Amino acid sequence: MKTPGDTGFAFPEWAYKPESSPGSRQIQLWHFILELLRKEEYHDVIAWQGDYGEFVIKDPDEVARLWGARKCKPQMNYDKLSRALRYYYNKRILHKTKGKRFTYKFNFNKLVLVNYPFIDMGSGRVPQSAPPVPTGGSHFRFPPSTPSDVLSSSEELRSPGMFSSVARRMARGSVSDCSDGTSTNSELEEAVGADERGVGPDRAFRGLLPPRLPHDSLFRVYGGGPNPAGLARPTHRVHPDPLSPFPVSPLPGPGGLLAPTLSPALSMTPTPHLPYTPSPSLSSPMMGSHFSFNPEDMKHYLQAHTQSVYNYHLSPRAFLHYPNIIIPQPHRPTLEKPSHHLHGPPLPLSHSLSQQHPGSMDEQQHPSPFKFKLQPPPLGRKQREAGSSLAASSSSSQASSFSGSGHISNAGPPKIKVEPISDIESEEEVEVTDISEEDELNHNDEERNIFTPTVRRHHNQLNNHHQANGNGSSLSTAPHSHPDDDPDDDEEVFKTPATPPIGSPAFPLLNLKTEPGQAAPISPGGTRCIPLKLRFKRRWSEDQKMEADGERDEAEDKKVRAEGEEEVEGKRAVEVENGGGRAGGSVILGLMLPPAPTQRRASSELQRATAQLSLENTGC
DNA sequence: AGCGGAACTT
DNA sequence: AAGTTCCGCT
Repeated sequence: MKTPGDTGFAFPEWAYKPESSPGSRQIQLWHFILELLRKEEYHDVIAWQGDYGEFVIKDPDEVARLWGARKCKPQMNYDKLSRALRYYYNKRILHKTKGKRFTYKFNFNKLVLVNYPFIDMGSGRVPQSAPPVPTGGSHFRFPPSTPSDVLSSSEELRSPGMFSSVARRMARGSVSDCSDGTSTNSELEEAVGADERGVGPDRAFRGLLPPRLPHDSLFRVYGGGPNPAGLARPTHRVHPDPLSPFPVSPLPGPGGLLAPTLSPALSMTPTPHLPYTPSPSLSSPMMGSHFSFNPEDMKHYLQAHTQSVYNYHLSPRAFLHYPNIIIPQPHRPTLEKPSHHLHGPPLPLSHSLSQQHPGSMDEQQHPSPFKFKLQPPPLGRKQREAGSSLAASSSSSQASSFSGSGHISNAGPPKIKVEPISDIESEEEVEVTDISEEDELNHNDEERNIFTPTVRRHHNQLNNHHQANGNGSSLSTAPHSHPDDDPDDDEEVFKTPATPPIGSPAFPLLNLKTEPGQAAPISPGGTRCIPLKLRFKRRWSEDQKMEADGERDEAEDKKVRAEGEEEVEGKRAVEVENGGGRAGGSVILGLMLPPAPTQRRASSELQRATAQLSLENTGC
């Protein structure tokens, strides 16, 4: 009966804490949604449902009303709100859960992975619906002013009683007046009231994670050593309070110092950390939404998502950046317990995380290495010429007209709806719900090239149909595609690992779509064993390029990727060029993965890591 | 319902 | 940049 959602799913608190630019405290819709989601009072209006990050809007009108109230847009309605929500698709913040009305899903996966690659996901437990656990939320606020901490602490959560009907009422109906000067706050905000940072926000996750988890195994991070960086963990960490499985984030709070290190694991790193500078300096354009994750939480989350990741074919690329991380191996034959790996990270690497972007002038001291930025919004492709009114018939025609404008001078693919989709992240993207994923993963090269806007679009639609009707066979040539009509592939996939690795460890994660030939073969023989290193290397080089590339114009993000390389390397390079870094995922990566100042070192580390992995894989 | 283009607003 | 508003299409 109780779905995770009902029970009060823990939400990623980090998700709430976007730093808002110093003066602007405009709440963002997704943020707002999260707010509602986390409050019990609104469970009848909107609530988590089922899958990770999946939620259902039970009362669209009400949600719209609330949103309108918050934004002082009385005219708001679900139609409009949903439009806004749809804009998130491309940004990958959300995606629609097909087949389920009013149901959407947050994409936490990649974010987590990207941000917490160092987390050990080796252990097997995989709590399904638990989203990442938040933490830190109020702890780390951006100094300047983060009034927007919407609901910072979950007082009500902690003491349900508090939020009695009165409060609730107050919260809900009363405020809609934007007119009054008084109402600066949203309903929610008022309702929630003050947050006291002093309190552990973590409590917010009521019962989310059963204390039963063997912390050390699950959450163990590399390097038990003391963390000079400031990630001093409270001792109690070891034995979490039953009530709050997630100890307060160690992140230094008020001072505004975020531990520069990513995690304790990284703590060993000798690298001098830059003190977090709360400053406004951070307010670069990228500052849009940064979050910080609590490693522990993330770990948990990752645990939960291991499967997911597996299924989604998340690109291991992210891991490359963090050689010291342990990649989950779904089916490791007989090696010791997975957790062991954690212990002896033979790799004394200084994690790449500590490294900064060399080239860029961006303030290297991002508040936290964990921050990530959501992807940039889609581009507006407005190329609608002036008055022609072909609207009805011309979906295609417009495409053609579009041609010249792109920077893609050479390519000259006529219309290109460049969606951020295909970048690195996208691959891992949750969105994969459909065939498209398979296409990308399996067919790669060619598919990409032809992924023109139009195609894409149709593709999607077809997919929808596929899901809706249960037949998409025409499109999906993919061998794997199951004709089943399950609307929610995500889940589907989730439950059923696409390719049960037989004795071979080859982590699915390592299936780089890059190499068609290799990835595909899941032969029992273990074809993939060898390629592993190779893959890593390739990835690595790619990454390096990417990094070297530094930040370049973001404008390019929308470019169509791949001009048609056959060569893997070449292709990779292209990807780097195009997607790397700019579009959504890339951006994240860029932020998260500081280029190695010491690439050389990194390289060797990588090698070692690779070697290790390979060894582990030797089972093949 | 849901999607997404386009113009417009903050 | 992140919606908001409007709207045609499926």
